[in-house]
Formats: sequence, C-alpha cells, structure tokens
Amino acid sequence: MKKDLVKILQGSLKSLGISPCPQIEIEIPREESFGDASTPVAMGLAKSLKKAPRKIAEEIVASIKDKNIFEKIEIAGPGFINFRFTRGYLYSSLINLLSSPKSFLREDIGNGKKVLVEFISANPTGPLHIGHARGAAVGNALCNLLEEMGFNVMREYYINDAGRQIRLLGMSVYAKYQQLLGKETEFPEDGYKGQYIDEEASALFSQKKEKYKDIPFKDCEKEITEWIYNRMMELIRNDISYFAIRDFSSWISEKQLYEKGEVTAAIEALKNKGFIYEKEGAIWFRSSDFVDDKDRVVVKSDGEFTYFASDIAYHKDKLDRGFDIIIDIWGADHHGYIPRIESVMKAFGYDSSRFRVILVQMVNLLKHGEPFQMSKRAGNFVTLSEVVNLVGADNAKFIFLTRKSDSHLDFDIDVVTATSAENPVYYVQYANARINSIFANAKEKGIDINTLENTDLSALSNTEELDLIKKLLAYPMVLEGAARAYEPHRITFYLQELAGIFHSYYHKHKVITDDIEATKARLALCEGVKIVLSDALTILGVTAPEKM
RNA sequence: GCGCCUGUAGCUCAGACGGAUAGAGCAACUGCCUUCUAAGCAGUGGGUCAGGGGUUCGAAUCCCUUCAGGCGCGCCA
Repeated sequence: MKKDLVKILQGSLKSLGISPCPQIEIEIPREESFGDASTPVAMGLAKSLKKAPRKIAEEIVASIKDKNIFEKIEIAGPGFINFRFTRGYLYSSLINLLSSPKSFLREDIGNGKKVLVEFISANPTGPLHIGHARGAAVGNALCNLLEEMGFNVMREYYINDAGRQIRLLGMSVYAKYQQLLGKETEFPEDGYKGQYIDEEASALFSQKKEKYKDIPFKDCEKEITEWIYNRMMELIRNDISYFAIRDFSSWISEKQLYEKGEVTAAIEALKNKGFIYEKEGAIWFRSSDFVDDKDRVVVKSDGEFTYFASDIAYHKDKLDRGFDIIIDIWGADHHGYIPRIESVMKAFGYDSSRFRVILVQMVNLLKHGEPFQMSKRAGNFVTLSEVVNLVGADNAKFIFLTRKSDSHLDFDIDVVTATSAENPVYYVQYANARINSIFANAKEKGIDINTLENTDLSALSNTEELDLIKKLLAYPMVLEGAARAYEPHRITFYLQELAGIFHSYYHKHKVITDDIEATKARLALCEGVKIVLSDALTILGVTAPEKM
C-alpha cells in the first residue's frame, strides 16, 4: 500500500518539476472519514515552494496520472491529501498477500547491511534474572525484525569472564566446598551468597570429591574458576533456551580479548592517535575530547586494566569486523557509560550515528500490586527461569514488548497470569486459534482451503471486512517503522489492534455459510489475518498455538 | 551539584520525522453463549497531555524553565 502510494506521488512530484523529491510520508488517519491513507507532503513543501499547502496539494492531485486504484482523493484540513482505495485494489492486494506473503510484507530496507546486536551479556556468575529477561526479549525481537527487513544480523553475547567477579565466584564456591568438608573457611566479603552457590559447591564435591581438601585457594583457583565458569555458562545457555530466545551467533570472551592482546593493541591504537596520556601514575583516555564530560582511566596506577579498557578493546573489535550498524542493548542503570563508549567509537573514526545503545529499563516485579520477592534461591533476585515457570515464556516476552524499552515496567504476576483480556498475549493468540478452528470446520465440510489465492473476493463488502483488509495492508508500514526506530514494541500494539478487529468481525459475521462464494472469500480474508498474525508473533519470538 | 530517563483517563501504557476532534486495555456500570472456541463481543462514563514560557500555518511531540519520581556520576565490576 505504502509502496504503491509513494511511487504514484513520486511520479506526480516529478512531473511538477519538484526536485529533489522529498521524503514522502504516508500515514493511516485515525479518523475514518479522512480516508484509508493520507500524506502531509504538500504541507512539507509549502515553505520551500512558498505556496499555500492546499494549493500545492491540488497541483499534486491534478498531476496524478494513474487514478484507477482510488475511489476518491480529497484535500482536507491544512493540506492533507487523503486517499480512498477502490475495493478492487484492496482485493488484489489481499490476493498478493496470500500468494506471496514474504515479498508482499517485506520492504527490504536493510539491503544486506551488516548489523551487530549485543544483548543480555550478563556476567557468568549466576542465573539470569528478570532484568536480563526483558533485555533478552527486546534483543531477540529486534534481531528477528531486522533480519526480516533485509539486514544481515549477528546476535552477540559478551562474557565478562576476566575480572574480579569471576574470581570471587570461584572463591565463594571454594569456601562453601571447604565448609562442606567441615573445614572452617572464610567466606569472601563480597562473595556470591545465593543458594545456587551451595548447590554448586555440592556439585563440586560430588564430582571431584576431596580433591581440593587441603589445597589453598591460590593453588586450585584456576581449576575451580574454570569449572564454575563452565557450569555458569551452561546455566545461562539453558536459561536462554528455556526462554526460547534464538541462539546467539557469537559469544565473545573478555578473557580472550586479553589473551589475544587486543586490549593492549586497542590502547596502543588510541595512543597512536594521541588520545592517551599519563597522569598520576595512571593511563587515561581523552574521552572528554569527544562526548564525555571527563577523561577515563584505562590502566590504574597499580598496573591493572580497568573494565573500561576491555570495553574499548571489545568495541574496537566490533568495528574491525566491519559492521555497518552496531547496537548495544544495556540495562538502563548503565546509561552513564554511553558517552564514554561513544567517545571510543569516535576516537576510532566511526560515525557515531551508526552506533546505538538501546536502554532497557528496570522491571518491577509485583504480586497483587505489592512488590514481590521470590524464593531466595538465587540471592535477592528473581530468576528468569522462575518467571518462565510462573507465567510462561510467550507471556513474559509479550509483556516485555508491550512497553517501549526505556520506560519502567510493572510486571504483576497476577495480571500476567490472568487468562483474560487483561492479558494481551492470549487475546492475540486467541484470534489465531479461532481462525484455525474455522479452517478445521471448513475442511470438515469439504471446502477446499488450499487455493484461496484464486478466490473471487467480491463478496467481501461489509465495513468490518474492508477494515480488516486495510489493517493487513498497513502491516508492512508498521514493520518498517519498527525496524527504522529499533522499536519492536510497535508490532505488539499493531497485533492487539488487528486481533481486536478480527474478534469483532468474527462475532458479527459468520465465515462459513451456505453461500460458497462468500464463504471462500471470507476464508481468504481469514487466511490473510492468519498470515500476518503468525508472521508478527514469530518476529516477536512468541508462538502462535493452533488451539487454545 | 552535574548528566540521562520518565511524567498522557482512577490504574497500566500507546501516540509513527511537528499534523486533522488525544487513543487502547484494565477497573466501574449495562447487555450478549441452541449458531465456526465467551481466553470473546456490543454499549456507557472518564483528560488543564505535571505547571509556566517560547519556536510556527500547526506542539503531547522541538527549545527554555519549574516541580515530582527513577537512575547514573570511582584509578569498582
């Protein structure tokens, strides 16, 4: 729909001698009387052409050559051009959707551009929690979306396996293990205290028995941290797959960045560019030359690298791999890091408009409107797997995607588990299940549902049917907007609207009747709805059950 | 103190690059299962878009400012 309109308008503007051709916006007016689609393009041109917008609109309309897909074109308000499509156009569009869904629904805006999306990237020191779950849902959906829109997407998880934290984890397990063996051992001050640590210590014992009994930590540190690291990574991978997040295409280890000398090399590279200096025994990066408000230490005066140093190396590594667009998905509590990483990107000469951090806000877990603390299984936080057990993966993902990622989210267990309209995921899935049920019914009656794309649709004539078709035609625009803005939540809202129109239609009109022509036309419409519902749900990473 | 995010109906939130009379769900109230799934549908009420100023043909949207909430400001990770 948008494609067709833009093409027509471009031709029109060209014949009027307007160049360069401005970006042509198409919107779906919320008011039915304003037509099926609308463009404000004349208003945008008013300034540069020094003419009244309505006058320009008139000229544009007059110069449209091919008017046969329109029932009506009107100029309204301050200068909108409103289009009303003929039924014939709607029918043939629906046929196109049925016969080749992918090419009809997809606007290739990616052109194979290489995109890197890094998300979750939780420290391998424990199970994933509810905050990670939101980032996972957003990252997964965004990757799916971009991939569908023609980008070449790489999904990446960065593992902070080099620092103090992983060592602390090892120490915590070691201490618990010694305690199991009846040896009084001091538990590290900032050690990990979750119950999972106890379990890991028991597992260590049942696997290695008394191997480390009288061995001081420093002598078995390497073995134990490696052991627990592998266990934690397995735990995280399991959590990810339990949440039905698509596999990552790459896992980058911080430790390996050090081992391959990338950290030193990255700092060296910055030094060669003159962005590194020494002060008070430490090594600094001149981030304040760019967008940061102060310079940042990369090597401490005791000779240790800071966490930021490996981040520099990691982002340089991303740049070196030649991505056109680099997206980091972070918890909102890390927003203070954006300027320094942006500074790094700029220091390496990367156009920072191609780097984007998406912040995912905190999740407030509630039950019955009250803050909800779950079992202390993993210390003080709620784990992802517990959430999945409680509310289901589809449910949780959908809820996470019903907000823009940078707004706070109240996640109320009662609301989320309610099997009612309070719960949008069921509402949408239910529409799909109903359609399946209609098809099952049709099949039983011996109606051929395999060749619906050859159906004569002229029986589709009531408002609800035409509205449904128009809504389907708007779907590619939603996808495009969501992809350009990196906002998968727009799809969620669209889905609720589409499902709403369908439910209403379903209730008002019976699909299968004695009128075989009308029945087939309506089945074709249902097929269109089904295609779009399942397409969108798939992008969001949510299943579309056949039956509910 | 500085920076970032948020503030839209009683509640939870949408609002597309500045566009037309500001939207949805829930909650409240009224109806609808002999008919393809009632996890559904139809209807009613509900607003100073936090307040104030500015930019322009036009502002919930952009700029300034005040207020409220959250987060971040380390040679921590």
